[in-house]
Amino acid sequence: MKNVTIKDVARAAGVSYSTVSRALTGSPEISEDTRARILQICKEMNYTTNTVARAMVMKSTKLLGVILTSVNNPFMSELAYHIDRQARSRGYNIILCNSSRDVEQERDLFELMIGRQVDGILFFPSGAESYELVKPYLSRIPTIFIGENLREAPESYVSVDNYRGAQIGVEYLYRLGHRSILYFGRRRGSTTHQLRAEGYAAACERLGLRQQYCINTFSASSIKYGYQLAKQLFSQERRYTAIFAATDTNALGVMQAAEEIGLRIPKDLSLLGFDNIRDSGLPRIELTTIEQPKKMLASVAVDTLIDKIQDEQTGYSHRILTPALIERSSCAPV
Amino acid sequence: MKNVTIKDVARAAGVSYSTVSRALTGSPEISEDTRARILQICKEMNYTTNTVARAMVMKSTKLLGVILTSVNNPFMSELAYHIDRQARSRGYNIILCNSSRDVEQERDLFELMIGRQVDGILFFPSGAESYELVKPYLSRIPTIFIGENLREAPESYVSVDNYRGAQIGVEYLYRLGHRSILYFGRRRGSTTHQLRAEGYAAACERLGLRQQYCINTFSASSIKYGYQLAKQLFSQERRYTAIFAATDTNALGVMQAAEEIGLRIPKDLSLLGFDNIRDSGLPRIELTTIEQPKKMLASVAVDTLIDKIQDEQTGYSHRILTPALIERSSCAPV
DNA sequence: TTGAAAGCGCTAACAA
DNA sequence: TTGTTAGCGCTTTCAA
Repeated sequence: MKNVTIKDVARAAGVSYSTVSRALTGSPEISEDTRARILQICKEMNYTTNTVARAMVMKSTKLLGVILTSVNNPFMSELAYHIDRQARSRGYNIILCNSSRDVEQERDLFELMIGRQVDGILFFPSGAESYELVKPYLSRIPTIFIGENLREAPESYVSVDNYRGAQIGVEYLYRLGHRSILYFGRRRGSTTHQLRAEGYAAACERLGLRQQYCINTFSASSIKYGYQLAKQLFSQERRYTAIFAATDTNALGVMQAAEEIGLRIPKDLSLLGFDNIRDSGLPRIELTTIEQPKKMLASVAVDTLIDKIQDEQTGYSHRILTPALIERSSCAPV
Repeated sequence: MKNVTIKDVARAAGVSYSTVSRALTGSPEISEDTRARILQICKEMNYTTNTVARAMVMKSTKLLGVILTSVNNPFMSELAYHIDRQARSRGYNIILCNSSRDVEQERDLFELMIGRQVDGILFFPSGAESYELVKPYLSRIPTIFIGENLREAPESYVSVDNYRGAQIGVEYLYRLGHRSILYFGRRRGSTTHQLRAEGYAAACERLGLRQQYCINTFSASSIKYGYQLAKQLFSQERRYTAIFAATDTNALGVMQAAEEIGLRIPKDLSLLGFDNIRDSGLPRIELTTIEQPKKMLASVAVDTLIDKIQDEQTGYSHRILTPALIERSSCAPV
């Protein structure tokens, strides 16, 4: 299983091995004849450039580290897919790791990625506290935060305008005639959630709506937690005609709980999500939601990171994409 | 952003750099004092071993190449998650690439992975023809096929017993009283599909059931294609009380089409899937299905691959896992 | 127990 | 246009 090296090719071609290197790297200081001849021999011998050795001297692996909480999450798997596509089209590959929402692991993974000499890191932090933990590494490796808004932190990130997205949601429900909208699943420790809640609050204020919250006391958003929360919520008197869920997974939990007690969506209650994960578009679910443009998020993140790597920029950039309303059938006029 | 090297540490410690290497690799030929002292200095200087350089001399990158058709597919994203976890627990990381069901890309990706000197490849082929295309590479790099059954090919793979799974499904529907079961979404060019269809046929034969098929003429299985197929199917007379879909995504398409024409599942029609992707467990969907044990599939695949790498085995192994019925609420007694 | 030196496969500066 | 050589950061053999 030993691979053919540049030396083997040189020997076969009867040239020095630097000449082979020149043929391979597209250097101009070589005659077209020899280049063609050498390339031909490479093909015959099944030569494949050893990227590891090249990385060693070029001081660039053309590898991007991607740290997610979990690809086994419809939002991030979509992100991961587009990150790979975009990175590959730019000549990079990705090393993918899941932090499983464990900040200790996030730190370890930064260490690991640095050891692996990745050219840069795309980091989807599990929460607001992640930033402090990985801070020491940010001066050692170009890093782009993705998904999570770091507010005023002097680090590059790309995220969605969560504040604006929440406003769009409230305005939409308002137009449908809803005057009593409950915000469901607000969670501590996540700037994303914080901004969405603020957007909801601001819109309510402007529209003269009373604010109502159902706080998520769990450490993450998931269907299960959303369901448990909703179960409890539905055991109390309802003073709202619509629920605006902080995430689609929360909304799915609400849907499940509603199902159980025979509460019909959207007839008895309108339900609006946030994220537009693929589950939301499924038949029977058809959740109306605020979309995070995942493909765009991915490609902007990759491009920003590669720019940062190549320009060796020292500054930072905040790229905030605008979310859009996706109308399906979980919201109805009052 | 220049990283601290072993030489920097050696200088700071006043030893030769081979001594530092010994301290780091856990070599026994070094005194405990110096080891402790050097490790301490490494920590102070934020030294991180350059894995690329190490890989160069060790001739092992501790990297596994993972080639999937698309992580943006609930089945594979779950697989990818568990592959990462298992690989990491064994000291490996993964380079993830999506082939987008393009056999040309599959070939390119093998080339790429070999160039990157990954220690082995986990390959989820897009179809039966993939095997022929990547065959030339199999002698150059340890490879495990995952998901797709290669039948009698002398290559290692891990998959689920699709034949048995289909039988389990038919038997279950039979027990529910169904005597007229349509097999939906059978597709050419995939051994997986072939085996499932064979299992269905065998079970029907044994139970004295008439076989009915709805063939998938598209190149892949998806909700959309399933929906289109079902639309057409439902425009004809129904001579079955249950549909056994070749994949959950197909079943979801059937569900959507049924929804549209007011056909109630499971009241008017029982629906059984195959795969148990996460969508199937969602509220309102609750699809009864045959589960592919994804976590097991992932860990067995990783373990088999690593064994193959470390033992430099020349043989091959076929690992076939048994699927299980997951009862939810899309099937009812006749 | 430690140091010196070779070498992994490649690129690039310098010489011819 | 081509060849020679140094060196990327590390592990490991051989010598001290």
